[in-house]
Amino acid sequence: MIQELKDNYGHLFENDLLNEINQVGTFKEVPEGFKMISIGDYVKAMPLLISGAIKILREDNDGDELLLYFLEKGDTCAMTLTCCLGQTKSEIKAIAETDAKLIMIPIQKMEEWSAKYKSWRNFVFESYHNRLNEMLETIDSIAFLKMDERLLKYLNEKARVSEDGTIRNTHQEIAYELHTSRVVISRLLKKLENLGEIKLHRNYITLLK
Amino acid sequence: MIQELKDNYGHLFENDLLNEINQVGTFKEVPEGFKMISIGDYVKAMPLLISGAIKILREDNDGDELLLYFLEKGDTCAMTLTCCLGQTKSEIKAIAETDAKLIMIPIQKMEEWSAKYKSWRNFVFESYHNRLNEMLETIDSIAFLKMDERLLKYLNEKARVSEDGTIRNTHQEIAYELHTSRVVISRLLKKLENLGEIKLHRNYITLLK
DNA sequence: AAAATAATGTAACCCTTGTTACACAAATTA
DNA sequence: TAATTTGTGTAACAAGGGTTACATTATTTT
Repeated sequence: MIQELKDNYGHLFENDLLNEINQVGTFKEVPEGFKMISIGDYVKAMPLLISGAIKILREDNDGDELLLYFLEKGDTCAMTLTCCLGQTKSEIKAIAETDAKLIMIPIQKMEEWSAKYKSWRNFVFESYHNRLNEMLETIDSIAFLKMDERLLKYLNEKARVSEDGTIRNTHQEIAYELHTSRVVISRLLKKLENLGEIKLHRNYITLLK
Repeated sequence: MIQELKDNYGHLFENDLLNEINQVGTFKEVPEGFKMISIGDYVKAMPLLISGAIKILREDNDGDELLLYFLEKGDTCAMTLTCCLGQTKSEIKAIAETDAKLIMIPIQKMEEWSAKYKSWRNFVFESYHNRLNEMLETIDSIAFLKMDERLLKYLNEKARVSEDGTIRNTHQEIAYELHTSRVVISRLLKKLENLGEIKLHRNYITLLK
């Protein structure tokens, strides 16, 4: 494990901290689609992402959902951070977008390291900063963009975090994550295809530009 | 100043920290409507809110805006926190919703206090947590609610932070903050009035329920 | 191979929201 | 007080996106 830890976090943390992480952290692999956190869960460990991508979703009372953002390697979950510290329930849902590798840190260490390591504090603060900015991006999309623009942006993000640049989702799945209906997505996808932006296939989509 | 500091932050911070804040912080009063931060600004001090309310807005490239949330007494601005630490530009706009009193902390102290005071770290973490949750609330509203529901929620928040419980805004101003048009707001306000939820006047609105 | 299931394409329709236009009333200024 | 500006009410229409319904094609199961 130490090697993957060094590769991804070596430039962020001093050696003492890396060694501590190596000692108390547990390595974990999750398959694509694995549900890592549900709304209402109490979180008892903090993940450091080594590889893969995790999608973070919001859900309303009717079960309608909305994609907020993706976590990628080098990221951690700011929501988890606060949940751990405050002992509050999770407000979001986390699902592995691809197969992913992570190091899980027991929450007791967080307070200790925050006092001890400047690099840890900076990491936590920067993590919050990134997450807040991603939330702003999400707000920009739903507040200021029309559905076709949102869709194109969504497809680009999906392609970025996927292994091979293709989007392996059905129209229905896309509709759920954008909180709209399958018919609307099919309609707009066809429009984007006619514009030469994408190529549609059964179960997957490729970007052309 | 020490009294107002104690009243609002005494239960959060230990005495040593309160004394330090008292020494290095500068007291500031701003009138309603005062523009405290614009998008792109570099922020050089962190505010601790003593009284009044600050509204935090997002703006897109066309100058369209959207109300994100209000800061009230006991709050600080998480965005500012990260801007200070990371030396990055502000992503949001902050305007005094009411007359407000604040204590401004020079940013150099933040790193120092984060190492020194557990209560400061907790305050900062909790502040991030609150802001993330408020962003989620905002996302819920724009993603899952219809405009009439958003409007009613907006009116309730406005009334909460105002001195006397009335909403002193024109329909045009409300339209800007919800990122819609004046005609839509007038239409929905009239509907809410007919439902007995509110009473309309020129330049202000009162809630009935 | 036949039947069932899953994914997509598309038409027709409706509702919410956005737009344009204009009337009228209240407040401010000349 | 007359003229102008500001705020509100409302009608008529347009556009985006949500809904229902059904056809077609690909894939999986029997």
